Amino acid sequence: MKLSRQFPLNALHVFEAAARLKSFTRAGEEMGMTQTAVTYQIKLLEEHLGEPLFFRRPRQVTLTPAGERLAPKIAEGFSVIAEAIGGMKDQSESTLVIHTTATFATRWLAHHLGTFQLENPGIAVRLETSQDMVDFTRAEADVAIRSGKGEWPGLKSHFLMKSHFTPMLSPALAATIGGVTEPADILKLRIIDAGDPWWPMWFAAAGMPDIDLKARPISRYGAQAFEAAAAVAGQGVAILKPEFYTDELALGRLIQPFDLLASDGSDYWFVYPQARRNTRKIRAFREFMRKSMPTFRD
Amino acid sequence: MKLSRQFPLNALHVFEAAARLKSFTRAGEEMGMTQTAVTYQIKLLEEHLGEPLFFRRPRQVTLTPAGERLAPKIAEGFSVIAEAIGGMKDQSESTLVIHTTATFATRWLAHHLGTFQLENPGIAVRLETSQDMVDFTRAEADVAIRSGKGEWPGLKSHFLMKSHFTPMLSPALAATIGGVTEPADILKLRIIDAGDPWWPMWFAAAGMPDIDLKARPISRYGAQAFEAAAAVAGQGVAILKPEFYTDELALGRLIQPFDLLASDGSDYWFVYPQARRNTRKIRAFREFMRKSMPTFRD
DNA sequence: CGCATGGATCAATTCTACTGATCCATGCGA
DNA sequence: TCGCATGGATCAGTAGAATTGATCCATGCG
Repeated sequence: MKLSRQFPLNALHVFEAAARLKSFTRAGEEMGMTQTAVTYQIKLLEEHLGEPLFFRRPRQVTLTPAGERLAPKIAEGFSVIAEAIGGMKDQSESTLVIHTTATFATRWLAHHLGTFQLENPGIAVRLETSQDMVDFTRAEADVAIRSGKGEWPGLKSHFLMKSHFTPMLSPALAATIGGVTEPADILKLRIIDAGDPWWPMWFAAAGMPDIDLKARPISRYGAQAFEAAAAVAGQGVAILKPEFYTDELALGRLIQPFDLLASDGSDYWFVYPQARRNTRKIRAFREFMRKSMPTFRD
Repeated sequence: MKLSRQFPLNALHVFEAAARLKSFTRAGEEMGMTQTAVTYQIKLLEEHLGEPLFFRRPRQVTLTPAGERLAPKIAEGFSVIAEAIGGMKDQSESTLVIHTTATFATRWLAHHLGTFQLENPGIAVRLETSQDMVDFTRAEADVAIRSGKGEWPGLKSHFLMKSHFTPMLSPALAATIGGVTEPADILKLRIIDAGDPWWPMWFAAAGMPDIDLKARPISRYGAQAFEAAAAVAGQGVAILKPEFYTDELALGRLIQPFDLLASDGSDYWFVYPQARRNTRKIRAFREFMRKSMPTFRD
């Protein structure tokens, strides 16, 4: 047995209520519609079944034998469906999947996520890191934190912070050349990942637009976090986002020789599908981000 | 857990098909709609749940974990509902409730119903008799056979036969006055149910409009069939519908002294609710009536 | 490389579902 | 017994949901 496409399921739903309450008016109230609408839906259903489901008596309706037989099974069917949907909602509320870059994950989320989990014990967090912008229509992701222009169709994005950068190195390395006091000093040292596009941008901002690092040996680390680790180890100068390394600066493991910050025009954004903005877990995470990130914008 | 009124049940139904077939296009075919419509419905459902159910991959869709969890339960729910409806249809197809008068039941249906039952072994027949026209909205009735004008709102009616009548009596009673050869002879005999409104109509048709039987003792039999039985027993003259008594005439238990038939303007009709015209049992009974009643009209 | 496949998008259209007003029959209380 | 309250039916009018057809797009496959 298979229900045809045309089958008036909504009418069936109305019938379930009417049969239970033995009243079109009260069924209408429960379903948030008028008595007229209930009358219409029930008639529609009867038409489809070719069989009356209620006897119309003045001031009351009573189920026909057919309706009597049908009602409990329909109620059961809807309850199965309602349970399934309820269950799914519970489940899906319970795990938040965050997509972001390895760098943001290690340098910021790792420090703050503990707070979110304390405040939301019911929500498990899964962190997925990759270099590319996640496609919400293809991957299992609830929210993402990415750099970009903040304009993605179908997605709601909140500005988090500027994505600016500046050279950083270990104090020991700086000492080997008697300290780094002007941009040109950098060129005396090994550049970690000389192929990083941030370098020419920063030198241009520093008034040296013609610096070409291409000649230098290029080793790609692939992620800022790894470059930073190499810099801490004194292996060279890295170009980093200082907000991510406040602790290394405080500990004196890295120094930031210049105040000058350059930017490639893209910023950090917190994004999620517009349509899911009101799910509990996304709402909770948004509030957490709002609190934890001083430069958060709606 | 209760489904809200706004819940898109039809979308859920579409989802069931799409999840099973893993294709919007094929789901559309199965449901008799276009792929576009499926896309719309699925999106609607996802919007409602605040959660994607399919990953959109080029050339195919696959269920998200949430969709994966949901699909089987939804399928089960719909199957419960479909079973219920299927079961009800079977049941309801299996009993035909006929409302009619005692007379029509005994004098015509009793003789023909056997044929119907032989031809439709799956359909049980229940016969309900009463004097009043059945109200299909209040009583458990599938079809009715009644006299009237053939115009009832919401009901389909088929003409069955004229409701004309003529005096009938037993040959023995006729012999007591040397035979009944002209209308006035009737008055020499006892009139069964002299209050029957058919008498003055018949006398009027016979050119004797002023006959008043009111003075005679009136005993109401309430149903033609009982009057006929009294007539067979020689208790008097009854005014009857000859079509109902062809066998009594053939057996010589009753005679019809005059060809003259009078009518009160109402005829016999076969009626049922317009909306149920295509249910199997009603269709079957209609065909039976068409065959069995030479004057049947659509 | 070019085509076939399956889904997304968009604008236009159809038609369902619903409402508000009104009517009707009846049960109930005064 | 009358009048009113209650609950459903009917009807016309309407907002907006559902659907379609045309078109676009990405990709897997020969």
